[in-house]
Order: sequence, then structure tokens, then C-alpha cells
Amino acid sequence: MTICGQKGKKTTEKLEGGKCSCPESRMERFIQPCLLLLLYEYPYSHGYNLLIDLKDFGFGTASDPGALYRNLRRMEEDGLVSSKWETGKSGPAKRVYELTPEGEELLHAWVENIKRNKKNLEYFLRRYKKQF
Amino acid sequence: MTICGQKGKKTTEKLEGGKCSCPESRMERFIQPCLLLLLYEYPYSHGYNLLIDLKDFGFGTASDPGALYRNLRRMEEDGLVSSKWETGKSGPAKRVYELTPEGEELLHAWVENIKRNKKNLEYFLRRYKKQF
DNA sequence: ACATATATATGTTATTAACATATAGTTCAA
DNA sequence: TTGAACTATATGTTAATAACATATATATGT
Repeated sequence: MTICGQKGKKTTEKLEGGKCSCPESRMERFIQPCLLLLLYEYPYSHGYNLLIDLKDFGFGTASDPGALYRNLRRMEEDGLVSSKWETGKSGPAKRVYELTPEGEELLHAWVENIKRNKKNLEYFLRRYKKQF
Repeated sequence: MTICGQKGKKTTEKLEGGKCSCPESRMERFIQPCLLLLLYEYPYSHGYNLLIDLKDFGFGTASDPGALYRNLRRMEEDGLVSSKWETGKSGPAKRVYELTPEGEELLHAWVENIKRNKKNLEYFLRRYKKQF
């Protein structure tokens, strides 16, 4: 999709404070396997915690709550997770999420795709190193 | 974007011939650094050859000529490559492409991003391995 | 003569991250 | 006491582009 903080600009114009000009792209829909894995590791996590944990996977200090909650909803619609409101606690209402068997299955399938992608990136870097 | 051959379907419905159900996603806009590297390695390549060479990077047997030519046009608009029609040859008219200094510069910038992505995928796989 | 390969290209659609904005309950600092 | 910050959840809108579809033209092979 668009590049972080660079919407509507040419690739070569996308500079800010002398920072790296390359697109801040990541593997498409990488948020989904990350959420699946996080929910495997920590069942009954709630959204805000998942938002924080996503930083471990490179989602950056400005993880987007819109993307997170929309993905969680879609994953629930697809039967990959289930959720319920946590009761009896003080503070803002919390919704906790749990992986389903289908979600666990998809996690394993994602891993195969991630392995392929890793290989492709490694191959790219090998060819690049041959030149520079 | 959408998943290869699975437009308009839920993730969990996206099965075909018992194949892997996971999304065939790749790093966003990965075609660009691949084209930049290919043009560094082989200056004056033409589109159709680049289409074939992209398979090395995981773009699959059905690399999309639409995506290729559109990306080449945008890269030329952005000053990353330049092109001219090859003359004096028989057969369909060929357009050959050449990297510009700006394009080479962006190639190096892309490499940093690709390294970060590789690290994130590796981190994900390490955490996954801890569980399974 | 027709199919396939070699070449280039545009139109359209689906998807979703980025960006924007909103509400609400608590805690903490001034 | 008040306001900011943190903790929580969520929807609306836009930009970008890969996927999908389709097209034209020149050669070669059967």
C-alpha cells in the first residue's frame, strides 16, 4: 500500500529529515500471522496489548489501532479467532480474543509463506552483494 | 493486495486443489528493488526479459506483464530509469531500459528495508519455533 | 493457416494500510 | 480540581497498486 508518512508523493520525493528514502514496505498482511502467533502464545489477550506486542515484529512505534481492530474483526468473521467482553473489571471495557483451531491451522500455513518470502529476500541480498 | 487467484474470497475459503490456504503475500512493492537490481546487472534489458528474470525472485510462473510495464513507466516518471526504443532489429519493437544514478541510489536504500524485513521474518520464525 | 512465443500496453476491480477522527474510563501531574 | 496522558475500542475515508482482464503487433513453428 502507501508508504508510511509519504502518501501522495513520488518515491524519489519521499524524504524527511534526511531519512532513508526507500519505501517502508513490509510483507503484505503480515499483521495476520503475527496476531495468530501472539494469540497462540497469550490466549485471551485484548486488543490494546496486541497493539503493543506488534512492535516486536517491526510494526513500529505508531502501530495503527484502526488496522489492528479491523483485522481482529475480519479474523473473527473468518472464524480464525473468537472474542468476548471481559466482565467484572474496572476501567475501559476490554474484549479478549482466543485462537480457534482454524486460526491455528492458518498460522502454520502462514509460516510456509513466510519461509518462502525469507528465501526470496535472502536470494535478493546475495545477488546484490555480488555486485557491491 | 489481494491473494493470488483468490480475489473476493475469505481467507479460510481460499482453497484450490488442496493447496496451501495461506495468502500468497509478498513484501510490498518488492518488484521495484528487483527491477533496479536486474537493470544494474543487465543494463539495456527490455521488458519481456525482465518479466522472465523476475521469476528468480519468487514472482512466479505467471508474472504479470501489466504490473511490470506499469512499474517501469512509473520508475521512468520518477527518474529511476530511462528508456529508448531499440532500432534496427527485426521482430516486435523493443524498449530497452537503463538505471539512472537516482535509481542506483534507491536500490541501496531498498536494501536496508529488505534487511529489516528479513530480520522481522526471522524473528517471527524464531518465536514460532519456540512453540512448535 | 493457425498456434505459440515474443513484445508492449491499458482498463477495471478488489483489497487494505494509511490517515483521520471519535468516544470512554482510569491514573497522574500541576 | 483540572487537564494531560494512558488505556481501551472503534468507524469513515483516501491512496495506492496488485490482480485480473483484455488488447495489438511481429515473428516462428507445426
